[in-house]
Amino acid sequence: MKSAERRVGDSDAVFINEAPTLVIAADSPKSCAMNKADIVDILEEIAVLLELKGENPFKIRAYSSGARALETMEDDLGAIIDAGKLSSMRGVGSALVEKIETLYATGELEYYTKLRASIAPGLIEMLEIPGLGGKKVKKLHDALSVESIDALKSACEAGEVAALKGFGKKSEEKILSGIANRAAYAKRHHWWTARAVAEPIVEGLRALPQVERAEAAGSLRRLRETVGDLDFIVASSEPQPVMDWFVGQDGVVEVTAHGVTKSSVRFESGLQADLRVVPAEQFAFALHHFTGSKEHNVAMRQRALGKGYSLSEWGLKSESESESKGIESEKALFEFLGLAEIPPELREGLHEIEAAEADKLPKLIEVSDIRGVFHNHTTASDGRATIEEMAAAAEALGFDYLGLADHSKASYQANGLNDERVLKMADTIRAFNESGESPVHVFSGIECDILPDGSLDLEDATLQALDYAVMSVHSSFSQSEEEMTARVIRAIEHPATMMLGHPTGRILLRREPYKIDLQKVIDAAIANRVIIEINANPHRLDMDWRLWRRAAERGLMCAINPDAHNTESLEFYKAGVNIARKGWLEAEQILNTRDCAGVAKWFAQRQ
DNA sequence: GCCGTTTTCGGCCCGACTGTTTTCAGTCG
Repeated sequence: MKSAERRVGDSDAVFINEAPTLVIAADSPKSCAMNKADIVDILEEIAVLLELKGENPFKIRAYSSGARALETMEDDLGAIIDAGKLSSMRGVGSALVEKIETLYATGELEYYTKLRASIAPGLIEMLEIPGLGGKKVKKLHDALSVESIDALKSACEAGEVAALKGFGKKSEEKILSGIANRAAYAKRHHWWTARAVAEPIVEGLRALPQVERAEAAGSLRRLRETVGDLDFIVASSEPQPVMDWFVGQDGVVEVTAHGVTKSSVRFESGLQADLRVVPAEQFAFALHHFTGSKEHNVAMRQRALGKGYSLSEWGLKSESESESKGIESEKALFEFLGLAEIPPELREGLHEIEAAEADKLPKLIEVSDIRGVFHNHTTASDGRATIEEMAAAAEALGFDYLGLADHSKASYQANGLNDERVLKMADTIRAFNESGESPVHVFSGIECDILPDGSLDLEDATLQALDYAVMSVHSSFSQSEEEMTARVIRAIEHPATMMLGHPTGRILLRREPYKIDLQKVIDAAIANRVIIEINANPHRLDMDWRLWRRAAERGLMCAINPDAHNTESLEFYKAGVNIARKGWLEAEQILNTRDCAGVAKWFAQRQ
């Protein structure tokens, strides 16, 4: 159990920082000084701080499990507190009730403040070094008085750590390399690049004669926009050669574990990969467990318990039996629990189990549903390929049509087009279509800048001469939330606006979203029949999947837009399909699933 | 710190792996 900080290294928690600015509904009509998520973080941090203090491990666990109980609670926290029902929650006793209620009402907690002040922040940072947990950090602090990573590094270099009881030369070396690689190890990786590493590994595993089944699990399988590390699950009765192959792969720079059932390696990029080999009869359980998410697994275990079974990565056992139920596949596992099979990308603990129980899971969009894509660039602005080359690439992908939307003039750095050039480009595209040289129909569009005041970068007459227009923000990112929201809504209300491009401007792992009230933006888009794109560039994936389910239910239309600047990146539309799937979207909610005539009709009539 | 109820202290999830041990502690998931 580690802290909120530590959780950043865990599989998924980091997304807390990467999600767009959301308007979080107050937990209660009553005064709420701190919301549930922040309280959960504090309880988890208390657990780590206690660990560093050398407290009773069970007390530490009590804070962790209290945090987890709160996190997975579905009811409104304020309502539970008002009803005096907090103490009836499993894992929350009188001490935690008092602390949670104090935090909720005042946003402060003296116990926490004092605890935090009593521990050097450097000690918490040390927990990020692989192999160091609370006990070892405490020992290092007690014995060597180190209070920072720099001091720890010096102590290692002086050989003081190896001399400590319980540590040795190898521990010292491991700490030093952990410090050296800390930044790379902490890093998450875009799904697209992680998949490129994972695919050949899965293929390599499957090609081994000892391997019966092999799958990638974890956040990669759940199609998260970024991935912490790779998890592979293999079914085999002869694990050793599989392990040996895994740790001996090309590109492995470090083997951090090499056991009979589990091995871990690290690649040059810092990406870590774990392999677990299990007997065939455990495969479905292990695959399900290590696919996660944690929240999904918690809910699944609860459901199993309700039916008298305990579910784990090892199997599904009733209290009376010592043997696990024989379950061949995840599908069979879900069926046994009375559920329709839940696709991995929906396993986020967002009520997918209730939907599966009621047989109301969505019929998710498939890559093969996509007939074409919008919002792509050519050499007219900052793209690398011509109209002809882009159309040929679209044809190779099996598309019926292609939307080209180069930048407008305010994007000076991107060689944006002024009105005259836009109209000329539209003529060129018309001539291209009429030439009959490509079976792919090209729609002429524009990615028009939304200027800081919400006006558009091109003349109305210019916009009207095109098939469609995508409006995007490319400047003045630091406006206040009110300004940015008003700016984008003004653009949405313009009659020429057909689509809104990358609505938060985020660059995953690099740039935070700009401040904007997306709920208001979504409302305006629905009211004005404006499509919001899923910008399918693997570094953007914007609008975020967390917002799509509810927005689409309310009538928001989606377009999957690769924002391709060369022929290869047209393929990004597949990453966009992933995000649409994570957002519970079905084919009819996505413009790209329509045929050419259907798209033309939408552009003309918005229906 | 939580839980149970053989109602008030004694147990609390666990398996794999590593490194430092010589039978185990700490970390990780």
